[in-house]
Amino acid sequence: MYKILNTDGNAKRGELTTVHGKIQTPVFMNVGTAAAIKGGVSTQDLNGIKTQVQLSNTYHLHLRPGDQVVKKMGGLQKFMVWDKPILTDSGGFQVFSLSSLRKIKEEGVYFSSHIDGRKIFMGPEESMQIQSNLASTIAMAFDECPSSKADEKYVQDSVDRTTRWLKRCQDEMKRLNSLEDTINKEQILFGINQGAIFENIRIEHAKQIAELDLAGYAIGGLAVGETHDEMYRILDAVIPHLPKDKPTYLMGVGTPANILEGIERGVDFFDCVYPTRNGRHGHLYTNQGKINLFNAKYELDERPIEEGCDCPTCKFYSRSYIRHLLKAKEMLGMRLCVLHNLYFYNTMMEEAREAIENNSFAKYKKQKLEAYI
RNA sequence: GGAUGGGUUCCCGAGUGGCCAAAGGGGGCAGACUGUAAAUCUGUUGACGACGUCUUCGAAGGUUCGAAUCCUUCUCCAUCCA
Repeated sequence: MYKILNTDGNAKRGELTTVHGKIQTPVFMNVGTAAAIKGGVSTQDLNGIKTQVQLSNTYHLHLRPGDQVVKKMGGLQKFMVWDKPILTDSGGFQVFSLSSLRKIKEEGVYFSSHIDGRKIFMGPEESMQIQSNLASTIAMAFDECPSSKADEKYVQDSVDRTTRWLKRCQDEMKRLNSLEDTINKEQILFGINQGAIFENIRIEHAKQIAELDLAGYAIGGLAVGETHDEMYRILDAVIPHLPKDKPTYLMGVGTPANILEGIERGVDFFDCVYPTRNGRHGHLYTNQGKINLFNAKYELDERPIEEGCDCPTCKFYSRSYIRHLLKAKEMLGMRLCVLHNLYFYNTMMEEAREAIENNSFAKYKKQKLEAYI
């Protein structure tokens, strides 16, 4: 299913074959948490900005519209009108990000819905059931993402539980994939390495989950408050202990610099809300660094966001016009910014793949990062 | 012509003797955001030779140790009556 096409140092140029098509890695997955890229971007738009994979969320879709609705509508792909791969996050991250609304137990997590406050329970089996109903291409294991500030004892206990949960996820997926009315019987599972910033816990956990023969291995719990150096140190420590013949996924990361550092260390998959959220907030990625279109200096700037950019936004519109749209809170402003940022990220991944093929990744990275230091 | 209410910092609007360069909102300016409770949140927004000084609350006078706040006149606006 996954094969490495070539390598350049530790950087890998890979290809993951799924029921919904091939994914060229390294890849940046475009985040559409609630089955839509925020900012008014449609699945039709994604075809014009080099999107390979969309990411949606178990927790959000379970609450609304409800995974049963999505199942009755034929699964996420049909629902969204998107025939390429979709990765669904397990809801585990919400245990962390909605920390004020939950209680963690061995069986799973008790949440309070952020929509109406009602109590909901989600454990490994529930998460797998929901993801099976959503019929995504890749399901993520249900994990706990401990805070980067949690103490070692807490992190060790949490990681041990996450390992037990992972085995339950694996069993449940096997069962679900064998059921008659399952939409995607070839759904695959990625496990998630945790351990905060404790190298010993991370490495031990990586070894344990490496034995489970999963379709892919994610590194979670990074970019949650620790420094970049700590994050890179953990990647250096963990990646050698993950299976070489499986794709690696660095969850929730990150800035262009974070991603290039990850690729250099052998990461295949990335996702991050930055290009979409920053786009909505008027922060645009360019090869000269990030710019904030709200700044007064762009009021009369006739240039596109980035000169020479082939994205649907830069082909037509000036910084001045987009700034006006953003300030006037016109929907089009956010949409144009999100399209540009996703195009920037997706193009960067394309360039990175080419660079690895040409054995020039180090040079590419250095040149790309000059604007982001 | 008469009656009443009102004119506050870029805008709206609170404030009725000192704690007022003046609440709050908007707008402006800037910052944050890493598996999205995020079209959100934070800071700042009179002028300087800046822990101090100076100029501001329609205008001009006055009362007071002290006025955006009290008094007088003027002026403008709104509504109502002729």
